[in-house]
Amino acid sequence: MQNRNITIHDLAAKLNISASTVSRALNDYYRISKETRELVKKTAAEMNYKPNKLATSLRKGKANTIGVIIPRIDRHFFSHAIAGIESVTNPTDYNILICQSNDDYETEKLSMAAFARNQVDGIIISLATGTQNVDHIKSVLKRGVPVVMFDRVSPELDTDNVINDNFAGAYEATKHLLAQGCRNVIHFAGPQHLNVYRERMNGYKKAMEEYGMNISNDMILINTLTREQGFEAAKQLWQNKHLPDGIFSASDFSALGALLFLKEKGIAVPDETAIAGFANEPFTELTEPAITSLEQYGAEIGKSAARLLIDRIESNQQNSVSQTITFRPRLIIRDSSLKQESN
Amino acid sequence: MQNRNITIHDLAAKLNISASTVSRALNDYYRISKETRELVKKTAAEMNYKPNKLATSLRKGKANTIGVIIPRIDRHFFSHAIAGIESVTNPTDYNILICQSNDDYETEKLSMAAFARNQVDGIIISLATGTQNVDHIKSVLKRGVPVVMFDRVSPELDTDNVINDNFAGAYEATKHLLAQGCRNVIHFAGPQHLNVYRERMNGYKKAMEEYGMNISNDMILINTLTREQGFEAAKQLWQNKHLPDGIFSASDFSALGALLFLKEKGIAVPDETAIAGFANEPFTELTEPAITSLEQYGAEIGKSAARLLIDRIESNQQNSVSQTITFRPRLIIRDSSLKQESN
DNA sequence: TTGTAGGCGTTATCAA
DNA sequence: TTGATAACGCCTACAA
Repeated sequence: MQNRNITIHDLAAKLNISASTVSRALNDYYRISKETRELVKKTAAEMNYKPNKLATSLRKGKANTIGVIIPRIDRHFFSHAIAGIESVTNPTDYNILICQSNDDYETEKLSMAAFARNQVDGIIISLATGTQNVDHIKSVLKRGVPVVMFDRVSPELDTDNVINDNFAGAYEATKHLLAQGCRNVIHFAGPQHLNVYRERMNGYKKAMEEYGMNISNDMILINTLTREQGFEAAKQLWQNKHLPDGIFSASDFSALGALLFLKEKGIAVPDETAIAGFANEPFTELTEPAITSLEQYGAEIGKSAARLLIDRIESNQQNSVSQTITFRPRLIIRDSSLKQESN
Repeated sequence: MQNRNITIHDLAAKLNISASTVSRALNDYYRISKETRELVKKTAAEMNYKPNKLATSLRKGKANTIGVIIPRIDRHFFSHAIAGIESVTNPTDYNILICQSNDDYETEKLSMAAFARNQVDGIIISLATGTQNVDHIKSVLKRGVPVVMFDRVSPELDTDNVINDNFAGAYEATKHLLAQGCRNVIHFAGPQHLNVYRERMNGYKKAMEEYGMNISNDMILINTLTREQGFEAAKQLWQNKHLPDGIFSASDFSALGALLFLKEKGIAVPDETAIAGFANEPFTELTEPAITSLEQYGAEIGKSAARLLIDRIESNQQNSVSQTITFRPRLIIRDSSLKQESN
């Protein structure tokens, strides 16, 4: 119940030395006698002294804090990205402040404002679906705070980026469906203001073109890729008697929705309709059939983003050229797309 | 690239008034002329002023920050608890600092230390599996920092708690298996130093006793309840020709492992062996058969914990009696335990 | 090697 | 209603 915390002044008083000596001893300042240093450290431990980071940060003009904004914490990719970021920051004395935008633009802006108040030294962000305007990020950059974006980035911004090669992943998945013999492959696409969904669509188109397939307008269905929308989209296709023999979904959730609809209707997956999703959510391995998907290596991406940001913060090279690191997703082929007698 | 932030002194200089007036205007201090207040606010907005929370916190001796430690962010229950906490704190001006312990004791201690440095006003925690000693929490309490524990709590500590009625949940699930006709129900139990697993075991025992079942030692298997361990446990039972007609697992993950083993061996679930898990992980709904489980209402629990903590922080009643709020989990019956002709 | 003094940006107290 | 001043806890010139 003792409420006031121990400060360096308390230590100084106790030891009859000055507070600055205490500070120097605790921080291993290079010119201080070994005895004082050890005595101070010992006393600090005894008195259960805890440095006040607010004071240190205020004094140094550096909070040693990194702000992280992700759309949703309960996504396989993002939770692993967080783990990757932590694995880099834990051994340092950077703290991370994690905010979920819940894919909402206003929430994202509020979090940025909170970061500003908290004097974060840098920001790692993956944009909300709802974000179509990036002025809030521009303004942070203008104030000299480094920003690293990952996965959902913006071409408008000159930041370091760590991304997935969504084009390559989508291309590979679609080619796989075509190689399995699918001839009428439909694409469930996400909001096109997000780079990730644009690129997945482009990868799909490229693969289709390589196989000489025409893509009519009704072969690309754009929505927000929830399970419910996947279900509804499949239902629509079925009602219009336009059921494809392959679906490449830009999300595992809408792939799941479609799978559930097809199973309900007794349509054989993959033999009548093959399915592939994106993100390798844990459930994709467990459905029957298991869903073919693309693993995105969230932990690696998080690590790279954190390293880039810390470099940027510590080198102060705010003018140096910004870089983009790209990881290639790995296609994980499962039964939802693997036809029995395909060769 | 302009690096120094705008301060109230900059505003004061610009407006030819004192910094204290600026401060008062921005904080809606009750005795200040309407004109100055509005002028100051307008100018602050124009100059893109952002209050420095570090300075405010230092001066006020209150950081308006809540530290949250959870075992793992990628668990259904915990990610929802986080969402619940955020839903309470977002409308306030409390920030939350989230740390994962990864179920590791040392990591948990390091996070507590980081919280102390950051002068958090209170802590919400659910213990790591690896935590068997709670001195680090006692020491925080002794320093007068309020702590609210949820789900995995400690009887050694006099804190506000928000918990699941694990006993009732386990009791209900086991009774359900028994009502389905199971007579030899085995329990996959977790580490017994954690309250949640002790209580789940007790609920299981109570139900078994009510049905007049004997519980021999080999009917309770204690491990850390991973998918792999569930698989191995089922395998062992099978190899020992001791395959039960019901498994109540204290975790969905080990329930999943067992299910996968049984399916691999062609053992009918639920008809030969019925299964129930705990936590209602998203995948439980998607396996075939879907796994019966218990929903724990993480969001509600997170909300309650956050409310309790904020009350505690703001009322300063550090001596008042501590309270425990208990939520009752809901049994969600799915095909893994629902026998065809059970009535 | 150590001490003194000043300031990081705010807010609270006292005085005007 | 506003201004001057001091202080939150720490760090760092500068001085000794």
